[in-house]
Amino acid sequence: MNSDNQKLRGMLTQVNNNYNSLHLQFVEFMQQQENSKSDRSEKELSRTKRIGREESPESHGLASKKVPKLNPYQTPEATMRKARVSIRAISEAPMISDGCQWRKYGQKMAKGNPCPRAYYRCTMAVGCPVRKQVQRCAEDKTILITSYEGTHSHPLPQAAMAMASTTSAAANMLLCGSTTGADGLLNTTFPARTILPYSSNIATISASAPIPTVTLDLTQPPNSLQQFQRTSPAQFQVPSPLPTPPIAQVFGSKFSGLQMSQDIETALPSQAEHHKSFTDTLSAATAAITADPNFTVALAAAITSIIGGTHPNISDNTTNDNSNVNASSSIQ
DNA sequence: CGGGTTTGACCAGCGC
DNA sequence: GCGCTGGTCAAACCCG
Repeated sequence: MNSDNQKLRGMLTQVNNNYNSLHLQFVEFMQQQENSKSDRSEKELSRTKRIGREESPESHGLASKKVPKLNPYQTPEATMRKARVSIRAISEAPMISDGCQWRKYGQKMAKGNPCPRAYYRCTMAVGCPVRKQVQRCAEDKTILITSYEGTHSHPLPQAAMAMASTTSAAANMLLCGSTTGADGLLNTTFPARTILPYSSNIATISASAPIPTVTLDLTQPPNSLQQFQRTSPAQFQVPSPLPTPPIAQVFGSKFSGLQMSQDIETALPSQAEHHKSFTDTLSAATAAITADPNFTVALAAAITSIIGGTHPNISDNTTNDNSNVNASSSIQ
């Protein structure tokens, strides 16, 4: 077990380091693309302007209508608002418990869905920009779809860390490539809807939506690898006859980055070398995980212990935090 | 009485 | 330009 833990930590550290490196390179790449574009989409500007208005702390609750104009690009929070993390989970409860305090501020009937969509604000701190939408799936009312926007501007309780880390990491993963807007590079470099490997279809990206969205589908059985292989045969596949272990959820967000890197690789060969080591590392890690059930169990136990403990130090970066491991179990 | 919920109104974006 | 839709506001209401 100790050796497994050491093996795990070493591997995750390496993966994380490579991911951070890749992330920086990817952001640089995106910034280059951004600079090459002479003008920004007018629609995107107007959309974010509206979001900026609503994001004012003064707009919280029953506060004054008077809202100062904010530059939507001046704060990380504002940028983060452009991404949405959607979680599909089977739940009979009207709202999944994610450890945060929410205040309902609206409800609307959405087109094509008999179930109303509820809007919530985080009330754990005044001015926290995080909002979420809760709606039941029209096809299967046992499925609760919860969408998160923004990042918390306050410390989170332990119970909320898993979900927050998941949404933050997923949003950040997505946003690191969305600076050009949903109609920009993403749609040309990446598939409009990318099914992520290693995740049992748990995580998907919809970059074609008005707001780029990461969907973490926790309603799928863990052995739906075949579906992935069918839907995206040309993409990197797990070389394992074993059903994808639940632990794959741990890497849902990180492996999304892998997906991006591989798409970049095809679209931009000059960048390929920069991502190759990361891909190789992940490939090795995945092979180990999927080929060795014992290691999978050890990995799950180790990460669970890390999350459950006080040292989520696999990564000290919140946005790259692997502590989203418990996100699925905590809300099921 | 304070805080949360409900619900109709309002606003902005988008498609036709 | 107009209507539809999504998202938010805020007064009224409810509850502990």
